[in-house]
Parts: sequence; C-alpha cells; structure tokens
Amino acid sequence: MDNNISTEDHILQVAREVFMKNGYDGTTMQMIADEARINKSLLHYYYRSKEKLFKRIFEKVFSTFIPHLGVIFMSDMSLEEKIHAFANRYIDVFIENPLIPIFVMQELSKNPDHLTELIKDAGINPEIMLDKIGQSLEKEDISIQDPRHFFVNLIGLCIFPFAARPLIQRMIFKNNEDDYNKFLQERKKEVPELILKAIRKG
Amino acid sequence: MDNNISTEDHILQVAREVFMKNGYDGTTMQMIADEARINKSLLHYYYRSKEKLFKRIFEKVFSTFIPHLGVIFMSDMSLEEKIHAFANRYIDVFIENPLIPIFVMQELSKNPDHLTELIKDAGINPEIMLDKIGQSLEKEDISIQDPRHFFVNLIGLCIFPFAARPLIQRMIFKNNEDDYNKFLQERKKEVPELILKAIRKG
DNA sequence: GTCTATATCGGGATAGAC
DNA sequence: GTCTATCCCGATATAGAC
Repeated sequence: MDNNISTEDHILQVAREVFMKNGYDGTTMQMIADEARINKSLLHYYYRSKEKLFKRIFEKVFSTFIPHLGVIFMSDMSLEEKIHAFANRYIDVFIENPLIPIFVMQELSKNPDHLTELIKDAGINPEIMLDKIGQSLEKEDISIQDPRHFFVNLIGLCIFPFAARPLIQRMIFKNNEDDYNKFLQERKKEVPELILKAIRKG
Repeated sequence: MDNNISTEDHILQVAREVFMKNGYDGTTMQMIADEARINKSLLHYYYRSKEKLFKRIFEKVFSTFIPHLGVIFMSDMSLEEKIHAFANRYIDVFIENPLIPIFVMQELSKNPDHLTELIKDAGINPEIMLDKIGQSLEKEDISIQDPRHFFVNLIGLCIFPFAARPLIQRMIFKNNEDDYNKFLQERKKEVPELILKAIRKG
C-alpha cells in the first residue's frame, strides 16, 4: 500500500504475484482486484483486458532473468568464470523469485509462439552465444563437448531444483524449508564443480 | 473411438490428454466431452465432478513414472549401472509422454500436499534410497559427493530438457523437432557420462 | 481516477426423459 | 447408459454516476 507509487504500477506489482502463483487460467481479475484493494473495473480501466495485463506481466518477468544470459555469455570471461557467474547469478535470481521457473515453463508450453520475439527484444542471439561457447570448449584446456549439451546441462542444473521444488523438498528434505534453502545455496558451488570436473582435461 | 474399450476407460484416456495439455484450470468439462464425443453430463455420471476425474488422472500419470525410481535405485546394480538405467528409462518414458514433466510440476506447485501420500502408494522410501546411494558413493571407486546433490543432478539433467522444451528448442534448435528429438536421445549417453566423469576418482 | 450496477457468457453440476 | 434441458454461479467486460 505504498502511496508513493501510482495505482497503475501497484496493480502491476500485485498482478505479477497473483499470476505467478496461480498461472493465467488459475487467476481471476477479482483475485487481483482484492489483493490490490481496488475495484475490478479499475483493472480494465488501466489494462483493457485480462490478456493484455497478463502479457505485460509475462514480458516483465521474462526480462528479469533472460538478459543476464547475454551479459554473461557474451562477455570476455573465461569459460570457467562464465560458469561460476551463471550459477551465482541465476540461483540468486530464482531464490528471490522462486516462482519464475514453473510460471515461465507453464506459459511457454501453452503459448510457445509468443517467445521468439521476446528473445530478440532481450538482445540475445543464441547462435552467437553457442559459437562462443564452442570456441571456448576447443581453445581452453578442456575436452571437447557439444556446446548444446553443455548449455542445457548448466541451465538445467541451476533451474531444475526450483521447478521441482515441491517434489524434491518433500521427498528428500522432509519438507524442511530451511534445509532446502541451504541446499540451493550450496548449488552455487556444486553445479560449477560438477561441470568443470566433467569437461576439464586430465 | 475404439469400441472395444468401455466408455469409462475411453473418457479416462481422453481426459488424460486434455488435462496434460491444458492443466486443471485450463481444461473444461466441455473440452473433454467434445474430444471424447460424448455429452458433458456423462462425465459427471461416471466421475461425479471435475476434481474427482482430475485426481484419478493425476494419480495415473504419477504412477507411470515414479515406480521406476524405486525399482532402479533399490536394485543391487552398481551405482554406474543405476545411472545408466535411470537415464535410459526416464528419457524413454518422457519421450513417449513429453507433457508429463510440466504437468506434474505445475500441479504439485499448486497442490503440494497431495504428494506425500502418492509417494507412499508407489512403494517408495526416499530415505532408504538416499542411504543406498550414499553407501555406493563411499564404497565404490568414487569420490565422495553429497547423495542429495547427486540425486537432484541426475534427475534434473534428464527431466529439464522436457520441461523447458519450448524454450530450448526455439533458442538453440531453430525450432526443429527432429533435431531436438535426436538431442534427447543423445542425452541417454551424455548425462551418465557427465555424472560419472564428475564422481569417478582419479 | 474510482466506484456501482449491469450485461453477457460459459463453467460445473443436477433432474429427468428415454 | 446416454441424452436434453435447466439451474446457479462466477467470470470478463462495459456503461455510466460521481
């Protein structure tokens, strides 16, 4: 209820939380209105329709994590530095926004065509990134690996524990939140270690 | 439209597809009825309510992939054999049922309490499994690693490419289905190789 | 800019005919 | 066992007062 920000932005903040938690279909305009303590029709006044509001939110969410990818992999760090930077950055982002992974996967599986455009907007060119990775894999003291597998491995190892959190936390952490948070922190070291051991020569 | 099977089972098959594709909230009884070429009220005749029907489906889906876990990890294979068995089995299961990962993650994130019971029904005891893995990690010619990280790594590396398929296929495979299917097949070798390199001594 | 009232539609679910 | 008709509610969206 911070009165310094406009109603318009306040709605956006609240809607983001509600949509991320419940998904598009699981969210009603009434939920958002209640949460924002305003009237339903005010939502329409600002954003015309549920779909338009959702699109705004989704693009916002997408842009909170995709740009890091370009920044890290287009930099001139060594591959090892990139791996550490990636794990640190993304695990931190998802610790602060734990709902992003499922939310994004869910929406993209329903609506994959919306995607191509979003990636361009983020200034990312996956081909060039993969080329750079491929070059590093050959040049540096590293046994050759398919850059596409390398890439999917790195991303998957970082994101999966968030996407499957309900399952894993219950299965192997007796549903203890704190233990799981510790576990997630540990992965900033575990993931790079795993990958580096696997691709380092000798 | 196979007339050999009962209407009741036919509904179950159709509902499974529709629910997996659209999720609980994104599915209407009308969709299922249309797809099954029957009347809406017939759904209620057989399954009383949308929620009851969904529960049946979800448990069915869950049991198509969870039991393998116990079979593999409670067996007396060596850890290396288990890793290969796991990757082969699960990647095959998900190639045949590509919607399972997102569907299950989505539902569990909305409704995590439904889970504990399901795992017991599947005859799985995660603690014992982890203990067995821990013992293998110490006994066999392997550098010690936290079995929990080991476990999450293995599962994540296998499942993530299915959960994030829309994103990855577009970003790094120019949306080419066949290439991506080949890629998924390759992972039956890539994943065990990665993990074994990382945990093998010397 | 924010509210109330209302229109319109589609959802889940039930009753009852056949 | 399968259908039609109907109930009731909640959803998105708009009109119009203030």
